[in-house]
Amino acid sequence: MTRSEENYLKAIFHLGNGEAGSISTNAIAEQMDTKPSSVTDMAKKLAEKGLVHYKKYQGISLTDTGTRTALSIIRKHRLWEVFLVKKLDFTWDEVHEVAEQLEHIKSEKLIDKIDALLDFPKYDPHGDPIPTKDGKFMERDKQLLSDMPIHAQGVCVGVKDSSAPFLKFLDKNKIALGNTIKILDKEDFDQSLQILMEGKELRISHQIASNLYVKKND
Amino acid sequence: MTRSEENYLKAIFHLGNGEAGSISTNAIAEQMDTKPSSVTDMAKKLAEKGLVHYKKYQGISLTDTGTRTALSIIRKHRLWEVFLVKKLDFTWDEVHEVAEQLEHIKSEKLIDKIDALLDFPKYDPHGDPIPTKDGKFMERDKQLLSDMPIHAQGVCVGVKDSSAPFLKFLDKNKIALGNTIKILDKEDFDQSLQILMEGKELRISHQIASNLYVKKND
DNA sequence: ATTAAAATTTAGACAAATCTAAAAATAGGT
DNA sequence: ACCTATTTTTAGATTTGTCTAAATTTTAAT
Repeated sequence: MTRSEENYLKAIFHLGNGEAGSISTNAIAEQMDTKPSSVTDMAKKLAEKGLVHYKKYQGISLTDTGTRTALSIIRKHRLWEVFLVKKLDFTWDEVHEVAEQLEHIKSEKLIDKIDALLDFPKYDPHGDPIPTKDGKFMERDKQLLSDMPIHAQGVCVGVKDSSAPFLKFLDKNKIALGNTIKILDKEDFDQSLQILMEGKELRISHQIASNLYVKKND
Repeated sequence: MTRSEENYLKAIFHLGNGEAGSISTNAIAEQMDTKPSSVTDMAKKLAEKGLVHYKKYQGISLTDTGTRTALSIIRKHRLWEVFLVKKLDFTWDEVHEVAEQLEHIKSEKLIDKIDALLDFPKYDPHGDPIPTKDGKFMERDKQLLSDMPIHAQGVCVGVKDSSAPFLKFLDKNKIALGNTIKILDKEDFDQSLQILMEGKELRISHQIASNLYVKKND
């Protein structure tokens, strides 16, 4: 497994949202910031190795082996992210870039020991679930804050957009995972929300609300 | 800096023992398990980048920049080794392979945080000194056990051979860094030594003694 | 059913890092 | 100083992952 192959598998997995379904060459190219022709080349190589299903003009999808491999890389990525935040005091907007490198380290013992050191965390710093060793997933029962009804309340459990600018914005506004949140009012005009977060009132735009996941307290 | 470039710099540094002096193409090829022609190619590339001095048929030596770069990689390698042993309970014969990968992770913040987490260690698990951020070295005042006179005593501070088989042998015989050691007798015939280590007497071969460093208690 | 637009693949090229085989330079022994 | 053995370099090929530009296939609209 080369680093590049691993990155393709990861990209295909993410584009497929974990589900089956065929992913287009173009989508992969865009996600990976490369050209469609490069994707075609790699598709052939990965198909050769039994990691993806590929038929000309029909898109690409992961085989079982491919899915398992993708999950093990995602597992490593997310465990390293937790490590960076919990043990080395990285902020949650800093971890992605470094984890992109660390996820390719080849040592099963290493990642198992990191897992144990962190006490087997279930979620990464952005609220995304960490696959188990055997590729099991525990997606949280969550919904976008923007989809919740007025007066609903819950706990902030994840972000949809995990880009550094968005995460920095959340930090600046003291919005963190684990915070309780209650929708006080919804503005029809711009769909901005008046919310109560950890006892303080603030107004957030629809753009923000549609990138924040909340676990409903039903 | 590609990974391969970094590996060449490291190899050149090690072969030069940290000192100046020109290293031969052949020596580098052997150390890196590659061919002399590949070394020549890389020598040109590294010279182009100002990392080594290179004149055809005259051998290769590191420039100041090259030395600094090599030291920063060695620093990362050794800090990761300490991390693996101290925080993840790796044994000292297991760390090298993984550290070979981790040393190439590009993040100054990461290695500084690891350094701090480990409380700024001065030596790695094999007793080799960890360069400081600005490339300073503190080589310990040590000598080979085999070079010490009879009745001398000291503390075991390092190994010359850090191959897995040798390290496993030491483990099995409960020889560890930090142990006090005293030479009770030297056998003229095979130059084996009768030693007192942490209260227990044992006999070790010349081969072993010539791969163990001891700090003299003069 | 046709056709234009979009997506995808092919063909050919390139850079990095390596190799083999052959050529060139150096070093050592007499 | 010469010759030979060793070391080093060159030349040309290979692999991996990428690219551009051109060709092909699919899609979607009329």
